[in-house]
Amino acid sequence: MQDQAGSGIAVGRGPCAGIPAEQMAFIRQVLDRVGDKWSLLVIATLEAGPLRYTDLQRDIPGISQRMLTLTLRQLQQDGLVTRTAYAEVPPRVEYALTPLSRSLNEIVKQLIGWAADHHDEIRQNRTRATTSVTSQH
Amino acid sequence: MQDQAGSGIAVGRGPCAGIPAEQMAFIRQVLDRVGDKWSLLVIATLEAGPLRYTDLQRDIPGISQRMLTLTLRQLQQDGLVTRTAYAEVPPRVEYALTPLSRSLNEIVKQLIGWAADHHDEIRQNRTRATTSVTSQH
DNA sequence: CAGGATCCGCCACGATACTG
DNA sequence: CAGTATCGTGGCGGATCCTG
Repeated sequence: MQDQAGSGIAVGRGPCAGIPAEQMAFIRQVLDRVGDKWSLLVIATLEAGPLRYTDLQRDIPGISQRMLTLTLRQLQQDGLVTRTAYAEVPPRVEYALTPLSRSLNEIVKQLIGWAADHHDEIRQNRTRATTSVTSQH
Repeated sequence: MQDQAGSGIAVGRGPCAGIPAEQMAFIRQVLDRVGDKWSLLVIATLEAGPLRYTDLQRDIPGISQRMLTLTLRQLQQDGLVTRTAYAEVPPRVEYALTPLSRSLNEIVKQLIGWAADHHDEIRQNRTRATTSVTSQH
């Protein structure tokens, strides 16, 4: 792995160097979940305990039925939430976290923490000039 | 804050309970950055050292000029990369990480690590039934 | 109560052509 | 070399109506 100083063409300097591009696709999927609008919010809402469909919709302001359903199915599919249906009238369905989603949530909370910590710093950066020019004549 | 047992309407159980919704918007921005297609990849690529525009385009397979430019401007705007232009012919511009982006990258690498760790687990979940039904008559 | 089905606007992203 | 400008597209997400 010591191709540092010009043995030839350093074909891939990037992080894609050793990654088999099969795993890359998976990384992307995870990142997409993290980036999408509701997944993390649903997980965070379920952190305190299991909830029913309607409760989730009430506790997550602004989510539509469509998005709640879609998000839950995704999470369920990945094993990030469990869906338990009770055969009653009226019907009752409860969603709950899994150990997997709890471990994910821990990481994400660090990310949230980072965001909170550097909130002001970033806002300041946005009002500042960011390009430095090295004049040379 | 002990509204647990029905003093009235538990207006917000969710994580949006105490968060002033101003900060919520900011959290979302950070999450969007993390979720978008190229930001993290650019940062990861710059981790080993400063790079020029063309180098980035070569080291990040599949990125278009448009997206590279846009991503760099976003990151630059937030203070996650620095842009240094050298007044030479031919022109030379170098992008580099900042302490801020390095700290972000540390968190993100944990996320990548999580993805790698639970890769198989999730793939298995996707082939399994996820809904449990509690029959009751 | 817990969703399914459908229509539609928006915007992230890609491809291409052009410029200082 | 390091971008900008413009056009076209897919799919994410919102709103609304309907069902078991």
